[in-house]
Amino acid sequence: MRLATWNVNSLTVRLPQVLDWLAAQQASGSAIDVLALQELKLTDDKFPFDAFTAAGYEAVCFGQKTYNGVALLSRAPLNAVVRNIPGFEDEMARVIGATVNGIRVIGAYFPNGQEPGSDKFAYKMRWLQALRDWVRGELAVHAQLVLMGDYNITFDDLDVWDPVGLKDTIHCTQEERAHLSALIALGLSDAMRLFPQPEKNYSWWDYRNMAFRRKQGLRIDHILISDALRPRALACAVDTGPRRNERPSDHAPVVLDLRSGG
DNA sequence: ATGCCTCAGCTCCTGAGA
Repeated sequence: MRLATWNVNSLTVRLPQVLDWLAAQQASGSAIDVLALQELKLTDDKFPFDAFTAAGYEAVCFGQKTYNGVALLSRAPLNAVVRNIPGFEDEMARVIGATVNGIRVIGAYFPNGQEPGSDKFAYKMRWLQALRDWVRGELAVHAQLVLMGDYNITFDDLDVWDPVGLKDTIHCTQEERAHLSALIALGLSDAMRLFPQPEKNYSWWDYRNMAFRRKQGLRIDHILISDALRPRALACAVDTGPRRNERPSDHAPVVLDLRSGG
């Protein structure tokens, strides 16, 4: 079973690239079974259900105008769908969860936070606390759980192209990383770090300054898996292919391979 | 450089992203 997450930065612009990527994966013999999308930047009435159905995917979405917006695509049925963090009042569409083949899958677009000390940073901290409290309960009910998406947080300096220059800046602060560690402490593992790391293993590159070509990126898109799923993890990698497209998203997809069965 | 791209939209500038 293959699961992936991709911040597409406007599904309107990127839909052809998503369809091409899914088709290419399938043609190579390793189709994506579940794909979490972030930053749809469209309302639910504009979501391209038909295109995904034609590609063999069931979809659930949670969109909004202009900003945010998340979706899950799956080749198998999606059950018990949840939108945003229950009990946490939020005007932004950032979370969508569903159960697929007995696995609780949560796709999330974590707040950016803009700058330490800002109102948006304070919101990010509140949101992270609420997410953790909710995921703790989900784990108690669903031993097999995947939490994936655009976290907008780096784990450590290995995830940062210039750890000295970017020290304590957004995505790299102690406060954000403490929240990420606390999520891990619930009984989750960063799937990427279960395997040997390629050099400069990033998932996002600024559009400016030819950052992708210069390998100036951050690893901020993550797939966390519960302890019960850990023995099934076979591989986890960033696919930088779509970042080489014309008009690419600034993020590349991250893919997890799980051994089949339970 | 309070800059550099890219995207959406009450679109020819602004806000937000990261």
